[in-house]
Amino acid sequence: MSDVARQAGVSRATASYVLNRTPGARIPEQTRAKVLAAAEALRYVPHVSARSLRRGRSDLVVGHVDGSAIMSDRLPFFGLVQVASEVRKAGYTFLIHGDPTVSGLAAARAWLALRPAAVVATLDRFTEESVAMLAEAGTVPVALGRRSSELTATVVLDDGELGRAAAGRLADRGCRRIAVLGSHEDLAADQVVGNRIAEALAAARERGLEAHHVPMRPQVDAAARVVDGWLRDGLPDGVVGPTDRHAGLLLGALTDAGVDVPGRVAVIGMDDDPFCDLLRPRLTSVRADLTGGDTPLAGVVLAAIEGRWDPGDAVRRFPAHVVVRDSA
Amino acid sequence: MSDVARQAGVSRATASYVLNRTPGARIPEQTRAKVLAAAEALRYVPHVSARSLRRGRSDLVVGHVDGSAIMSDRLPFFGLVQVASEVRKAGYTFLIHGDPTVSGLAAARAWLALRPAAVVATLDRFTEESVAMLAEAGTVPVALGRRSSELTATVVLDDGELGRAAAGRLADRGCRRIAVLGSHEDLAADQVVGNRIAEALAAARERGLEAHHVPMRPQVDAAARVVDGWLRDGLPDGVVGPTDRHAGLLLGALTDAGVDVPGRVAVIGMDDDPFCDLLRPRLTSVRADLTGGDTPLAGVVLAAIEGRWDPGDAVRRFPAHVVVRDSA
DNA sequence: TCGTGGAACTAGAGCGCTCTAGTCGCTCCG
DNA sequence: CGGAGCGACTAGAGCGCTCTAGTTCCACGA
Repeated sequence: MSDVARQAGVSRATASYVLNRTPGARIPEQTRAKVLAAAEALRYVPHVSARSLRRGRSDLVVGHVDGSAIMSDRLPFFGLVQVASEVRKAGYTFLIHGDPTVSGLAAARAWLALRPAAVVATLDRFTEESVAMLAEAGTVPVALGRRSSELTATVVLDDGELGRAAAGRLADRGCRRIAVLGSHEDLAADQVVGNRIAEALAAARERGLEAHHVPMRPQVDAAARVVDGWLRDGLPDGVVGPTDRHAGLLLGALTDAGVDVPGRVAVIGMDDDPFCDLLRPRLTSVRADLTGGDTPLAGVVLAAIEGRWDPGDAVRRFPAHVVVRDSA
Repeated sequence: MSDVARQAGVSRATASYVLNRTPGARIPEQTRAKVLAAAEALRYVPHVSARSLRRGRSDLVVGHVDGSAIMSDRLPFFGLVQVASEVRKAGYTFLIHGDPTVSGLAAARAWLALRPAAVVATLDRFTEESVAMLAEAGTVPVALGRRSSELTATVVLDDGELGRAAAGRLADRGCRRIAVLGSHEDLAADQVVGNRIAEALAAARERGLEAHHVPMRPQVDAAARVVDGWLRDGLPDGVVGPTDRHAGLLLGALTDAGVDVPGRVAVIGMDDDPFCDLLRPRLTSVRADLTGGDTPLAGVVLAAIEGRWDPGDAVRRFPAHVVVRDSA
């Protein structure tokens, strides 16, 4: 920037004002043009590290994601690329901090080395101590969790609503005996899938249906074993899969066993995965309505950085929407 | 770090040597321990911007990816999270630069603001000029492309092999008239899918089969239209889908039309997507064998940064592997 | 004529770190 | 006893930028 200033015949400060369009600095058009011409001629590229050093904080947004990330490409409005793109439009740069082993204070220290504007991570990576440490450094924490937290701004991915809608659809069709698939671990672990299972069971029972949790991992042979058991002990007339994969696997096993779907058993999945249209019968599914312009996650991050985070926004209960196809 | 040095009773230089384990600096155990204790007590967090400023370059690796990214979560060995994780183990931080509109010199300038160690982008984002500009700044460019390039280190994703293997499988089964699905645009655009289509056609013809390209977009109604046409004009006895979605859609349409698969028509897809097991008949597919320890992409990036890039590594032709199920 | 006020600009410090070019003190050889 | 050699350490500069606290200059009113 010194070179640019020299070539333009102004001070470094003036060059900085022009190149950053600093609000409040009144620079006549002529001077501005001189600086910009010099910058172009010299192919000036700013040095963000120097700026961050001076300012005391960077324009980085750290996303702490691991393999099992909630922020997958499959969830378009929470996908990494989407978030990165939204955040960039606001002048920030999104980076992936991928160490799955650290959390709490250790994670906070790793993040703070970058003096980022904000950090996005699942709620379990934050502790009271680490949030305090981040606050001291001026870094805004944003959590992703199943429930809101006093600790920090949290985007609540409460998709129990999907489970309720799935059970509701089966009830509307006249089902009386409902099976809700999913492994015991999922149900216990208080994760997204567990939430779906629990809410599907609760909603079915509220409607007066008989509803059971049927353990099944989303693996090929598991579905056949479940159907074998049912053929001995009696079939349910409705099946809820906490993901389309669960539902699709079971649908395949029922087809193999010659059970009529949806005539004898109705099957419904969740997420409205694109493969639902490939199955025969086509798989009915429930999707969360995530539309609404901005990426919710990116929007929350930017709001939190700019201090306009409204705690009321924390619980983001996505409206569920049944996509009716053939299977239920 | 000044505080740490003061508390440990040493100079800032010594503290730096200890905290960075600078090779070549001989620090007695006692001094080392004093510094580390002080750092711990003061909860010292390094400031990477300051380090980058001093060093003249950062430890960042920029990944320029957009929505249609080749680096999707679906390709585990090229997924963002995987690459970020591998790269982190080597001490670098991966960040997503998501502006899809820039390329060439404009992109290079945007990347260079971060003074990154390396940049990963699709080959078309680099030009001779931009590569020179990056080189001048000491940033290593790594490209992803369909073919290798003299311009820069390139990871070649040549999956035409998948197309050849798919056609080969149908030939082995005794098919004589083969249809290769996929849109005209794909075939013309010299992209991954186009490569698969072209190579499938070529391989089939080399084996003496009659092979046609049948335009079909990967959309629900498109498959039904293709099958309708075939029912009038005659069915092929083998169908290659350049992705499992193409194949799965067609499989569904054939089932709807009452055509026996694989008895009357064999169908094969590519990628071995997890949904292949959900379809009935189960979809036979071809997968690229991407195994082999390290993330190939991350490995190439690290090799390029450390100057041990071997041009011979550029062409990475993945061995294709047919996963036989029911449909072919 | 001399303020006065505002627009346009600048000097210089300093953000936290790394690294060069030393200094200091000790041992050991001639 | 002088000094070479070495291990252990340090002073200080400077990376590129931003921002505070100015200075300079000019128009205009008293």
